Amino acid sequence: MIINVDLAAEVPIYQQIRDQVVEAIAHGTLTEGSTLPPIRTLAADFGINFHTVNKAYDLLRQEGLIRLSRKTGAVVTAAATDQYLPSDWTAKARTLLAEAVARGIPADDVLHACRTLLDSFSATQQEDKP
Amino acid sequence: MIINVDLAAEVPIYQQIRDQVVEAIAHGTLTEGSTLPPIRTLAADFGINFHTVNKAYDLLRQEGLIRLSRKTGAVVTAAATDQYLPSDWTAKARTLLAEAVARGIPADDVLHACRTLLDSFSATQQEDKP
DNA sequence: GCCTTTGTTCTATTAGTTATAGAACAAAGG
DNA sequence: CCTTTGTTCTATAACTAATAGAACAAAGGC
Repeated sequence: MIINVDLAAEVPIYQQIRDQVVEAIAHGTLTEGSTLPPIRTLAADFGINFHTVNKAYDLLRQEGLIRLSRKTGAVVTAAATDQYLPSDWTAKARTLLAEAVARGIPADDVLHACRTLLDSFSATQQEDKP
Repeated sequence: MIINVDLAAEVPIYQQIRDQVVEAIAHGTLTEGSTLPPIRTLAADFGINFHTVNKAYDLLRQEGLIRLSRKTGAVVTAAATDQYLPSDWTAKARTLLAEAVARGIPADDVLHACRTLLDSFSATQQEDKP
């Protein structure tokens, strides 16, 4: 999988790594059983400290998206764990959607943008099942 | 308008204030010309420092949602300023939607949650126009 | 059994953010 | 003239982000 880190961005590096793994799982680039690179390897690739990568992986572990073990490394766990959206997700979504509406974007356009993004996840899975 | 601040939350106080003003604008509780309380008043109401409120108002000003002037105070500016969603909005939305999908929530359910939230903004405007 | 690979834990430091505090300034209006 | 309001300045304490280095612990390969 391809991860890009922008050292100059306002978003913390560990958050960028976490976000891109989440997006890769949603997109199907990473599926259950996929392994992530060792923290030291990924850190070396980006020229960052391995503690920063470790923080990202630890976050993903807390969220239940990956499983960590020595030697096995970081392995993506099952997808279908949650049944409902957690309340803090809804709160974040409310704020984000409100941002768009407050700027004068019609609700239909905002919803369409969401649909397009959601479609982009399931559009081109890396494994086809015909 | 009603603003609530949770001092124990992980979200910074100035961000909470900013978010709630954005949501109030999206909801129609605050419309063009509405005035926000003076920073010192709002700070006293919450028992926080006025610099914290000032930071929230300054953020809103940078986003073009309110206009600040001495004596006039903070006034909500026009809504329909932007025509398109900025790219960083889309990036944030992509991450948030991916979070839900990665947890195994079906895309349809996620989209429905977005629709429900968007509906809640325009549902009960404070001014009806029959 | 030894060694390598891997995540884990510890302390430490630097830079930046968040929130508080107090003081003073500046403009607009009654 | 004075009050109200946002603006700017310095300062401080607590927390976060990122770096750094060292050491530990378990799992697997040879």
